[in-house]
Amino acid sequence: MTSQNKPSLPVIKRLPRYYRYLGEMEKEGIVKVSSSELAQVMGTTASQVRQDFNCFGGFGQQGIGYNVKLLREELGKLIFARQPIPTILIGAGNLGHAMANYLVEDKRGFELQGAFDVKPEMIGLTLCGVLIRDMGELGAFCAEHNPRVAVICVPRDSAKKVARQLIDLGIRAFWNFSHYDFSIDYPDVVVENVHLSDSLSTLSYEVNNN
Amino acid sequence: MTSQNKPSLPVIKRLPRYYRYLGEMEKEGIVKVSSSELAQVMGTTASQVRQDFNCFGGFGQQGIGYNVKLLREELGKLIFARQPIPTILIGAGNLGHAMANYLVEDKRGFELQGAFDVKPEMIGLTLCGVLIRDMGELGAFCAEHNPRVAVICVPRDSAKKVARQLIDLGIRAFWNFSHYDFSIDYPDVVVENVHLSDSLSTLSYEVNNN
DNA sequence: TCGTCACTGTTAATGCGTTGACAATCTGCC
DNA sequence: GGCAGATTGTCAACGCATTAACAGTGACGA
Repeated sequence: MTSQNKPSLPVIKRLPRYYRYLGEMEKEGIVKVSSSELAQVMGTTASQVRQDFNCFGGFGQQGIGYNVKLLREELGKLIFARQPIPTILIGAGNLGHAMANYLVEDKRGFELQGAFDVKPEMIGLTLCGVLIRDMGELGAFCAEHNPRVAVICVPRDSAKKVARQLIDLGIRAFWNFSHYDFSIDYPDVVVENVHLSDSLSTLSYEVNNN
Repeated sequence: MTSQNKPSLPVIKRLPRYYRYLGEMEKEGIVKVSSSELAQVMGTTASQVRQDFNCFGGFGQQGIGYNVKLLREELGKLIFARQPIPTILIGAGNLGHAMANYLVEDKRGFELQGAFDVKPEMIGLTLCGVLIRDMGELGAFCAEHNPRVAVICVPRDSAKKVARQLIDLGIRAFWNFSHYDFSIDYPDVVVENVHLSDSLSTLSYEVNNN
């Protein structure tokens, strides 16, 4: 029950996976789980599982294990805010469409408020239930709706300019698919980077060297 | 010039970024770069840069630095095969469409041969220049074209079955967007995982705890 | 030709995440 | 009520990645 030191990034990155596996277990009607059972599905050690949960104060019962439902609830409280985070999408191309799907699926985490693009032929269409607006309307929209997260699905060249604009409008968290590195200009913003082309290159390397 | 021990995963994951930044430098006409300059754009230390390149034998000249063009070529040789890797896409939904774009953009690394889906309304359409085929044709197609990489853009439930099928057809490398964990059933295949929903959850956590 | 400067290659030190070990604690049975 | 078995919480040991330090080497100028 004692709370520990701040969780490190590797721990945080594992939380969603714990949450996911616990969800599956709950669906299967499993009530109780031990650290070693969790370790097995996670592909790690029981020690790490216990260490991880201990960062947040330890949700288990000695001699017994962890209650699946309770543990999942606790992790959910850590991961999700009370209300879904109001979010906008910048760049409604193919990638933007796909990512909008992930956003609206994640009902507890995020709420897609609007989408923006520069291409005239996109404006006015809807995307996962929200209107695609012209980038020119971004300022007014943010003033009215106060989004807290922006998803960046624009090419690299426009990314820097768009980033500046969004920061100026008060957004401090980004799901970033561009190659623009936020941390250089804005060290304090929260950024989750997904570099798909780098991921592909890594795969290419591994295929070549195996 | 001496070749060193095998590069670790963190090193490999940095290679695409080096390659990318060197490409930008080359485009700007920069001829020579030092480890400390590279460290700055990479957001790391000069020591790490030199250490990284040393895994592969050190591409620099003592007293001088690194030749941008040469270094990029050497990294290119490490990352890419002589011929683009023949690749198929499984699941031609929104995500599949977006990822097909990344594939065909990466001309040196991959060559998209075909796409497959189960939905009848998708069959016969084209995607980045290739035909979308019925999953039933997968076996015959692989026998004829011998793809070496598969991109998995199907829902989790189908992922396990599809994985089995592809493994049986001789494919040993995957760009995996599903939550199915290849490493459990097939420890020896090459898998580059991209877990977008986990990435979103991580972002949610960070927004909540900052 | 020699010395200085710049910068890499390489080895050593540091730090952090993972793994191992053990004490503490709960359940259930005798 | 006490003991055996199971399992967590926690502290220590280990290993690996990052960082630091320094020797080695080439270019350039006096």
